[in-house]
Amino acid sequence: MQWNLTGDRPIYLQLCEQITLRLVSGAWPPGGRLPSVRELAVDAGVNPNTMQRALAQLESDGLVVTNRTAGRTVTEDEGVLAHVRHELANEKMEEYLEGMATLGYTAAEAIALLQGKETQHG
Amino acid sequence: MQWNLTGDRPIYLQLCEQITLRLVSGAWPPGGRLPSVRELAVDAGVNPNTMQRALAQLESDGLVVTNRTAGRTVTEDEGVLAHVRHELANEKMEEYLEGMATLGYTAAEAIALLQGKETQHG
Amino acid sequence: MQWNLTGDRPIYLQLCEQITLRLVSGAWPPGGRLPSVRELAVDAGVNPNTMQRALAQLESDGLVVTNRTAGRTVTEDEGVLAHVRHELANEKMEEYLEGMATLGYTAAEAIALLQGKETQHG
Amino acid sequence: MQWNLTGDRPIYLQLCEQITLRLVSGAWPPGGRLPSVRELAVDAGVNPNTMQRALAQLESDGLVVTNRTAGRTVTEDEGVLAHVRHELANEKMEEYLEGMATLGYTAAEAIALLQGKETQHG
DNA sequence: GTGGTCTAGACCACA
DNA sequence: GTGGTCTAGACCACG
Repeated sequence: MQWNLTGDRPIYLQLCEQITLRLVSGAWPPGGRLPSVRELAVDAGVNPNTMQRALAQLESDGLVVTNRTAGRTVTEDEGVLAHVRHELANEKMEEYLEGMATLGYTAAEAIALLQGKETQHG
Repeated sequence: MQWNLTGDRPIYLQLCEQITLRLVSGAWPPGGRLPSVRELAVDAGVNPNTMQRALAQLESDGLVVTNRTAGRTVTEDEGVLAHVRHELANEKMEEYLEGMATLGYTAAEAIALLQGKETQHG
Repeated sequence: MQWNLTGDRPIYLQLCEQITLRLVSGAWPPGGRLPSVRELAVDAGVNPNTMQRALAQLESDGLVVTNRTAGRTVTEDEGVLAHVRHELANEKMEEYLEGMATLGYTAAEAIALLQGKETQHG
Repeated sequence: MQWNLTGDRPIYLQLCEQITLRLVSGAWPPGGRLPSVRELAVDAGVNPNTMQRALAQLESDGLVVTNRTAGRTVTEDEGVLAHVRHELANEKMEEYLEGMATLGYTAAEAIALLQGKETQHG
């Protein structure tokens, strides 16, 4: 697993984001077992407490569930996963449209350019 | 003028990017006079040398031309401006498609979502 | 190392030219390590920033490559070196023919004179 | 007449060189009358004393002769003119060969390149 | 006034 | 130690 951690923002937030990506994209399937905090921490090269904090955040988001004795699993509630996925997608769309707007493109143009690019590759 | 400068990358590069945005989006029109190095430096809150470096870069990019003692002007070659604008737009498109891909969306889906968002607003 | 610096042109440009000469003539061999910016600056009797500027220019010309913490090396791309060498040689040829032309010599005469001089020495 | 005068060397020397060029290249023909010092000085935009000094130098070189009452004329001794012309040509040849030598070319190569350039244009 | 150059000295990231 | 960046302040040529 790839961990891209930079020192300019809280580590646990970056862990949250990157784990979330795996969850909502299905890389870690719904209902599946997560590696232990210790394993994840070693893998990411961070303190277990930091990883713990990230997972606690994800649990409060409803993306993972903690089973007292059986470790953590990805939520089976695919609605939550889909919701978060849509939220992230919306953020990216907004970001894209805003960026293109500063370049002087209307939303319609920004979309048309993507279509042109797509048909060009297809 | 808005200057967003962060300490995590060379300031002169950030100045380059933000000035480039104004140029290619037409906020500073082709052939128009630019503020002097000293004015821009004061406005951005940086050392005149740093601003000078940014402008020297833009000149080597062909976006601005310097007239020894008469200040700098935006290039009148709208082809260069358009070319850079398209390059920046392409970067944003790639970034968007890549980001959506990590969320598990195909390019076609990423485009369709934008269209849905657009019709929803329209 | 010989440094001929005059005050009538930007020092950094003169540094560029003189370093370029060493590079394309093979005095500093392809792939070889360059002295550090600070060493070169002391040697040439200029400010490190000025030498840095010259080397940055040479890097953008593709003649040298910088390895973040391991100093700079001459490019291993002998094609670039040869190309620049040919460019400089062409400049000198043009300059020679022009100078002889102002003296009233045709290009053919200017060449013949060189041949005479050569056989005279040989 | 074109006068290229820079402030980095004595003016009278630069005048000497540029007048010499006209003389040996035949632009001002042997035996011909020279403009008056005053005219030349105005034309070149220099003090008449400076022009006077230049002409005195040329006279001592034997390139011009002063006729007490009839102004100055170019020498009729074409041998002197030819000699100076050859000297200047030799200087340019030396300069060329030296320049090419610093680029790593032998004299033979330097000559061959000129021949190649010439046939290419012919 | 304009842009351009140079110096001096500081700080940073990297390894 | 390396290269890279930034600041501060000075001087120059040009018009």
